[in-house]
Amino acid sequence: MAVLWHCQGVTETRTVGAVRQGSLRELNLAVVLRRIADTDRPPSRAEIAADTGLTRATVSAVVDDLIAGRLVTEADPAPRTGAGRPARGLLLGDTGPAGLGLEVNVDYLAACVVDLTGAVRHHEVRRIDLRPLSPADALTALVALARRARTVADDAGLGLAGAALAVPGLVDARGLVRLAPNLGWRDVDVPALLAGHPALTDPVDGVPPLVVENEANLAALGELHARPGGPQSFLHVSGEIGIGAGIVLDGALFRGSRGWSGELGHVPVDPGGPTCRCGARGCLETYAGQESVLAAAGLAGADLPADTAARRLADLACSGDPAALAALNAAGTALGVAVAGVVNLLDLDTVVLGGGYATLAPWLCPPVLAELDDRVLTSGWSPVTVRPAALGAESAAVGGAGSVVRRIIARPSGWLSRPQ
Amino acid sequence: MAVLWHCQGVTETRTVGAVRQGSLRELNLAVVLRRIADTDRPPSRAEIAADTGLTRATVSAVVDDLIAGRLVTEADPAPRTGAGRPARGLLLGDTGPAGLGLEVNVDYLAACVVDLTGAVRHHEVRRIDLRPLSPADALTALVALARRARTVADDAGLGLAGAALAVPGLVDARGLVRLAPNLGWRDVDVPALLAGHPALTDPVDGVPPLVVENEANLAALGELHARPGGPQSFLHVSGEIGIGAGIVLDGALFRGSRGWSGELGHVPVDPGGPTCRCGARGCLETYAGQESVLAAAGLAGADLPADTAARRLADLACSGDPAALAALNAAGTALGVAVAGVVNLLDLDTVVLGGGYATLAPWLCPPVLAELDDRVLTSGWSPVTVRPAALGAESAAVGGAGSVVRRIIARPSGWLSRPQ
DNA sequence: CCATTTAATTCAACCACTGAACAAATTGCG
DNA sequence: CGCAATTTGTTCAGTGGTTGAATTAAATGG
Repeated sequence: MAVLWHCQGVTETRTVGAVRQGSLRELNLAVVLRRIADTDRPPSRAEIAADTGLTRATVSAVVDDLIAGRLVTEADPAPRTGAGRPARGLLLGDTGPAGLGLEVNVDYLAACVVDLTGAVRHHEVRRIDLRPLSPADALTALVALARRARTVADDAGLGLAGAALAVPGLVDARGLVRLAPNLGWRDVDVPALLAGHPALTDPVDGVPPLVVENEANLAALGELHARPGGPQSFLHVSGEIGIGAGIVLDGALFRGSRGWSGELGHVPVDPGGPTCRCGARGCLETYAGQESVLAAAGLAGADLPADTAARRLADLACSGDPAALAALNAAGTALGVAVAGVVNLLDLDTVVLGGGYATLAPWLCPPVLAELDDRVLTSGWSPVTVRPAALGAESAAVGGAGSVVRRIIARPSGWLSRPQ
Repeated sequence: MAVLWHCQGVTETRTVGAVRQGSLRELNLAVVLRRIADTDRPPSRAEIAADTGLTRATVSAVVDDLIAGRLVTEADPAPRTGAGRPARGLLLGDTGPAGLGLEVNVDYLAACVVDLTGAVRHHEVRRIDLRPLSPADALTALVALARRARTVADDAGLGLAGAALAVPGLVDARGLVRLAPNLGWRDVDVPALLAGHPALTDPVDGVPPLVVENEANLAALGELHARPGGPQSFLHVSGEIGIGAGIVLDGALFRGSRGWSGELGHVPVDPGGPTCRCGARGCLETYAGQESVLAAAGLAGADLPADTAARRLADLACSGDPAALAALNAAGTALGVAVAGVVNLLDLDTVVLGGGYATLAPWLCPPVLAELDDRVLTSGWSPVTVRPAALGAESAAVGGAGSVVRRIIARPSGWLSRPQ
């Protein structure tokens, strides 16, 4: 009897590169570690073998390597189940590698350390208006936070395996900040400016690569990180002074061909609308950007830090202020129009409101949902979920640190073969 | 000396599944075959070894397998270069597997056969108005084309390794056509209806899986296929009665979480615009869909087949007809607004106009480019290219057949281990 | 005609997985 | 309590496939 397949066969699976002898172990280390990471209940070696199709012998050997590298530990209490020798559960180690997350934003600096289990082991935010500072001075101030984070990691026996720096702007593949309008940065070579600071360049174990990335992108990863069992594909909208979006597909960040994806703020909402500071007319930012919403709510000219502005608006809306409510409704509608376009195009089923929008979600969600309901072609089959972000301002730093950790889980051989 | 890395380190590479002993050869077959496919000049074994990092011994062994499976042949004339034993160039075989591409559209059926080299070995289009036919009758008519295609493939010594069917509508993961408005189909179970037709179910070599896919998606793959050296990430817009888009990222189709990505026609262009048949207001389709453009050009009510309509409009525009020119300009502007949103979001650098838009590209490109120039934030750094599609109406069928072939190149072990 | 050069193959060694047998640790039943 | 049953984890010979060096093949050039 012939059988037809109707799987998603058009998108082929892609192999990475040449597969050498040792790649076999390298790949299986990743397979087993991912299996350990992707679960609540610590799996046994036998369970992993059954799930992955590897032999128990192979799994044992691989697990030995992972334990030796402190990526995995055995759970102390054996979970009592039935007959037979009790299984020894396997857990991600919390004394092995960790990721350093850094953030430079308009009115604060942040640093955090996330271990392999995803736990935030250290977190520091320093409120400071960065706009008057030069990029070099701003980064020097950041290095102080990074140094403290490293001390904490060292004391806890953690090895920093890498760092990710979030910047509110366009970052190219080499770490150059092409444009960060709200910081007043243009063509800032962050890696070069940081090169002199040993806290970021002379690591304990091997060389920690520093990745510079757009803040909205890392914030989206932070959301992924904060909800381990949550959806693996979603749009994360960061409502700050500008509006950025991080696109997460199958648990990975989508960066576009040059890493400049996610400029949701300049998606056209009404081609004949007001002129945006980008020069075009009717961009989403002119309707739902912080300035416009504040102005519509009667708070024009109040030069508030991003999070305070959202808080103020929320307070006004709570007290029933009509201008604030109308402003939020209009912003939500515009946001809904833009997001509807995205959802029609990318077929996502979850939208996360982050940054300042998280605070304002109670008032933004209804109009956004209403527009999605009207405008998304497939909303009849499966509705789109809109919800506030799980993390607040720390999202980008946590997401950055988490991305380092996720990279280790995806390719543990790099950590295991580090120059001890 | 410490070195900083600024690579795109946030998106981790993902391993597919467990790696067994035999997977090693399986993966290297793919690596070598892809290296052979991705080049103009036939590479030698030594060259492949140097490029991939594999040993010459391994490459030889792998190539032997590929030649035995007729996936690769040795080039007859040795390209004379310098001293030393001349290299034997390796080419994709043209007597091995092939892909069958099928298409059901509003006013035609199509079938084609593409071999491993990408050559279109057979192509047939049958003009027929499908709207009055039931889905079962339409598919029966299609099977006649499929059978002829199979005969041609058999006579040429090709083995059909799979088939892809393009349908102008939403297709779910199981091959169910949820909605094809212009065909009048709803919840049509294509695989079930085809199950009785041996031409598609009883293949020569093994079982050919049939993949059902949205027409715009396969048309986008057709463009990828028609330009081997071209960009690997682009947006392909299909202007038919509706407007669909196929998103190709890194040479692979992006299908969204349920395979319903690319509904560009219902991206909002002006939230207060005319009501669309989807119920929302101001969808792109109400500005740049075939009906609206024809109406604006003074051809309302002319119930023309899709390609004739575009031809008629192009003729009018050529002759300087002011209504037609104005209609095309307005459509191009609306298209530009919608596409600008996409480009801002996904950071693509190439937009391909396909379907009826290909014919109309001379008039559509200027307004589209103008909008992109104004509205794309990064257009200052790197401009967006807009160009007509390389293939015409055959695009989807060729793209479907090509996707089968690409899948074989991505995972040749499936073909090599077929039940001979 | 022979040294030189590059391509491809052969072959012993080796690495990592495989499968089966075995040891370990617990439950359950008589 | 003792023993069979059960499940986990390890050991070990066997094997597939890559590795690296040596060898053969096939050309150019002086």
